Amino acid sequence: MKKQTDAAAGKRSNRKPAAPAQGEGDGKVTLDMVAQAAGVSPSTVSRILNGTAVVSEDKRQAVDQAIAKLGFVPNPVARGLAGGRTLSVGVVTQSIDSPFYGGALRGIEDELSRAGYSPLFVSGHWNAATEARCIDVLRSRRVDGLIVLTGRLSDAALSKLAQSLPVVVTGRRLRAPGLVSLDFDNFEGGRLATHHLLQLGHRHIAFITGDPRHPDGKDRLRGYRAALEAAGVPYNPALVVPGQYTEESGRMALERLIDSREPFTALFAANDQMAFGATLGLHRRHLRVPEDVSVVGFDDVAGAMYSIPPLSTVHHPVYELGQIAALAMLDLLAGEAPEVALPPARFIVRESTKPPR
Amino acid sequence: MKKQTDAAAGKRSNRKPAAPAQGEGDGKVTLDMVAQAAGVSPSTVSRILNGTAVVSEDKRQAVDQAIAKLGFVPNPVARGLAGGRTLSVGVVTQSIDSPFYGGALRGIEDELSRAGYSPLFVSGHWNAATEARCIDVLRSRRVDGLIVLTGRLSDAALSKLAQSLPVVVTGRRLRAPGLVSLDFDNFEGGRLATHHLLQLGHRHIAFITGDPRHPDGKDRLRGYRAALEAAGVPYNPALVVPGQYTEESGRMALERLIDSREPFTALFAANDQMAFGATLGLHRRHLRVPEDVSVVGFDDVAGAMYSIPPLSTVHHPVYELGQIAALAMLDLLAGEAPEVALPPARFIVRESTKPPR
DNA sequence: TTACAGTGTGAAAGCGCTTTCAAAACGGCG
DNA sequence: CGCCGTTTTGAAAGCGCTTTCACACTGTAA
Repeated sequence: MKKQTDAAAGKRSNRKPAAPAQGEGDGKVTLDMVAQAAGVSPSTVSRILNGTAVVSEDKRQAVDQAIAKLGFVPNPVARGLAGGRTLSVGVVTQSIDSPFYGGALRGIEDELSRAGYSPLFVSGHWNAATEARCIDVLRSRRVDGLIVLTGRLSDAALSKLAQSLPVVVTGRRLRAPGLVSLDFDNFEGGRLATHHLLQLGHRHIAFITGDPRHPDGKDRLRGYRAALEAAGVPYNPALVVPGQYTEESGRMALERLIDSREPFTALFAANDQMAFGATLGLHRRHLRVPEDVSVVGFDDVAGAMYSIPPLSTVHHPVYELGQIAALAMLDLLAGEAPEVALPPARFIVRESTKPPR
Repeated sequence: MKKQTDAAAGKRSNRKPAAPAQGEGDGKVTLDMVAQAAGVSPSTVSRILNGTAVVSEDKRQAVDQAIAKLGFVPNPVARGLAGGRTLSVGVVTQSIDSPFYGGALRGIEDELSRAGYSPLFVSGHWNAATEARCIDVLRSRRVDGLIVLTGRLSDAALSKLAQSLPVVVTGRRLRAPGLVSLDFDNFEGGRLATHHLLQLGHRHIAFITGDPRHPDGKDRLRGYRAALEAAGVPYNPALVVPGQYTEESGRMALERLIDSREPFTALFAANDQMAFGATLGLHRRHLRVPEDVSVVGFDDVAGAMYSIPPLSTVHHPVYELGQIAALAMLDLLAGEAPEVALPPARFIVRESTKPPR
């Protein structure tokens, strides 16, 4: 039905692009109509719209009025074709419904749309090939820039990409022209969390790592070791078990830990989701948090505050991170060198930790 | 036909940099170049790309080869301008990082991208005006269709919208040309949850409602009442307290409930988030779930399975809902009448419920 | 007065594709 | 063998906007 309408309209207006009738702009108002209504040329209207050149005051007013009267809205598609700019930026995330990245997406959307840009979200599903394909799609859609949230793509691939369009990447530290990278201080976060446990008096602190391919996780582990070392507590590899950032992997890691009979009074999971899984595992073994085992997580996802007990964790300012990434992109797009400063890592004490018995 | 072509083209473009491309291969290949390389006119190439007309076998092959060799990828922006179709569909959600809608977005993205379409997500923030503005943005970006996830827009506005482009809307029941609505059976879900509690022997079942402006919540409440009635248990308004779908509102509702001194042995929250909040409230009052109070939620969000205790809840198949919405949109776009069938409501028994003491 | 930088402006040429429209090629038939 | 109804194909006209280019005009220096 849409097609019929279009076709009919098309046929009718085919030969006569210049309609003298000024009334009625059913959302189909074009720049040319504005120009005609204002008695100027389309170029002038375009110039006013984009601020590309100085225009005399009277024409500017005439055009502004015509725009207001006709309710003209520039067509971004045509703009994209003609000018090469689409006012859209591609955002590569891993999973659009991740409790963790969700906040970042919101931050990005908020800042971008404030500036008139639209985000184009795609999910890479933690897979370099999928990610590459997504990026192809985004490029074919002529996005003006690319924000990559902790992908699996190699640094080299990203740097190469940055040669053809501005790129902002999170979760890694990387220097390249046209590219800005934002990395949260995972090391410090890991240190802080461990330090908190240490300070409460814990000496046997287990650690559930994240996916080893994930650089974040390594830094968190380094932070854990650094804190241990600073406190003079020997690092015990038997207390470090691998996880994969999912609740289930956290639960299983906990099982393994307990089955190993290696004693521990506290547990640090490399992210909140695993902390939840581990807490459930503890619950099943009739171990109480924090009475029997203290638990800390990492990220401070939305649910952390309402888990039972509320989870002490490292606050990862994802929303702000999204905002900062978007702002940096906007700077890049404007040809300015963005200066980025991430909020520092902060540990949030809630109720999942207490001194060992 | 068309879809296959697109998909094939996409795959082909996966080629690696080391291409002996003459024309600087970097995605700057145009349809005209393909036409020239294949020795045919641009119109013919376009026709092959879109399956718009029959083309002789030899030309088709020549063109296919040229496309492969040059690594040509059609420019959706130009396509959008020229043909009116952008192969993108707008998705209006309320909050892109909602644990609940996230799954739906994923379902939509998966199905849409499988067909070569791209979703354009925007957040309405539970605000009709914002939503309307978002829709304007989407329309100006010339999306081919619109998927609206439970918005605040009036039915009338939606119906009007559907006159100019295909619309799929969830969370309400609405009949209009060019519009398909998908509604999960919230009534049945509410009934099921209540029935479960009733069957365990509970007779004093509190209910925390959702935002009253939200139709879902009303249906869930109706289900609750229907189940009560069927069991011959009188409806007690004092046991029904308002919430707003957030954890915090659930916690506060629980406080109010307890302060009212109206006795209850079970609690049904209109969504999981409020159930989590209420559970925390119970925890703070030293009431155990499920020993002292049974709790059930609604939605079965990702965290429900790993909460303490794992939450018994009504499974809301959001991912499937997203898929179905996308598929319906694809049908609409193809000019076919979609037939939609949502999976039925299902109650998931986990560990937050048991018979009253 | 002629000459010469500036300005503000309009005409026109695209951007890469779709879609008429009409001409060309093909068959079939009398 | 010519005529006519069918396909197949190419030329060309846009889609709505940006941007180059050159043309008025100023105003000022010579």
